[in-house]
Amino acid sequence: MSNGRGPTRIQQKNRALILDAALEVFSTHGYRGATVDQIAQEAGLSKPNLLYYFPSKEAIHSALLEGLLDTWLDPLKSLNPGGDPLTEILGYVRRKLEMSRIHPRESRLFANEILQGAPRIHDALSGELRRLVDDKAAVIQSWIDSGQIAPVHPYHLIFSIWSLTQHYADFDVQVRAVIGGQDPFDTAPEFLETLYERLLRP
Amino acid sequence: MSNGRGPTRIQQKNRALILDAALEVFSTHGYRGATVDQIAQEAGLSKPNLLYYFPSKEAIHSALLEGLLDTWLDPLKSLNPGGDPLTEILGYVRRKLEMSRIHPRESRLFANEILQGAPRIHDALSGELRRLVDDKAAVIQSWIDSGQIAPVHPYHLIFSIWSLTQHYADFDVQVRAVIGGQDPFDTAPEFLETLYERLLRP
DNA sequence: ATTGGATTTGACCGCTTGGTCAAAGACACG
DNA sequence: CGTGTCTTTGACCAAGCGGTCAAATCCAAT
Repeated sequence: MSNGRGPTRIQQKNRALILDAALEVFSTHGYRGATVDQIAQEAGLSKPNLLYYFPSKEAIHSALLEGLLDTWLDPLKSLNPGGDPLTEILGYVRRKLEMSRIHPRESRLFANEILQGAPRIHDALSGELRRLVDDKAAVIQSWIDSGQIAPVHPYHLIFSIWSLTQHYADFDVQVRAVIGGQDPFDTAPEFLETLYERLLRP
Repeated sequence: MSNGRGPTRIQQKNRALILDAALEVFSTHGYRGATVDQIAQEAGLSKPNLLYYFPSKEAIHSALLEGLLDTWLDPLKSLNPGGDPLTEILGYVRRKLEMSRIHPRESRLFANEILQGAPRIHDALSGELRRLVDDKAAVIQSWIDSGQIAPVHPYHLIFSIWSLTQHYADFDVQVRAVIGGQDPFDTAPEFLETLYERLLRP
């Protein structure tokens, strides 16, 4: 399986197939609720074949989480300290909401993980994530200090953005059960824009 | 076990013990991740003994969800159409946040359920819950029409309250990992009050 | 066409899980 | 105290689980 010349064409295809299937299954059933058989079937492979590419169920899950953390944090990273404060924050909200719309499975995977105490990514939370948030919270505080946006608790502001945007992915079933057939993503952007404009306009 | 004179003293005690243990275990591991043995141990009973009081794992879970739905919806029910709009909504936010602080396990139980597609409570969502929300959204809309609060999408307003308050229970680990030792519930009430005041003040 | 490595699979294993059952023990009440 | 009911439990079972393995098959390069 491993040679000095990098992964085969088949290896690349099957690994991608497995990760996509695993994302589907893990995000809808949680780690414990997902079975290797389910993932294999979803990927169109036999179970031993799947375990030929990943040594264990745990390994698939880890690979998923690792690959996703960066993607998930990217929108926050690109919040530009030199830009116009309100534009920057509204842009972050928009990007984050778009992530919920396009990548709901990724959102639910993280939600599952954190709900259950984040046993596998706790280090990343109190390490990488915390440093990033500290950094951006300082930027927001500086915008407040210079009177460019209204005063708010910077950390809670960031939490609120995570919460409000991911809600539309994680609680999709509930949202749709309540509003009926209409697509929540049609009206959510305007609502969130209004909310953060009114909250932050100095 | 069942007689015509209602439950025994022992039955009452053990059923309560089991439901509390089950809430603890289900909320931290999800339905599939929880084992009957875990619940039994947490309750201080043997597994067969536990299954003497509830016929199956499923039955325990159902009993929990059933008993909780009302508790969970109560704060919204008591939103008074005759009261002062801003006071009513801020009161709802405060009550909901307090629920997250005092009953995080209940919040996580629901979150787990909805994350996985709400297989066991979908009827309640599109039935009881939907009617309640329709009702309260109409109240909010009337407040908007009469100019008592600023115009916002009533359904998204309600979603935002659920999202922002439950976030502090469901994502507790993440929140604490980011802000360190400080208790998020110390600063959250003020943040949320500010947010909804600025959003809704006409 | 042959060969050596990459890929796939059916059969299997040990463990955990939800659930059962018969028998023993605790309890209430005459 | 005795008796019938409620409660508790050790032993057990079948199904599902993650994972293994040897053998079969495929594939690319010579």
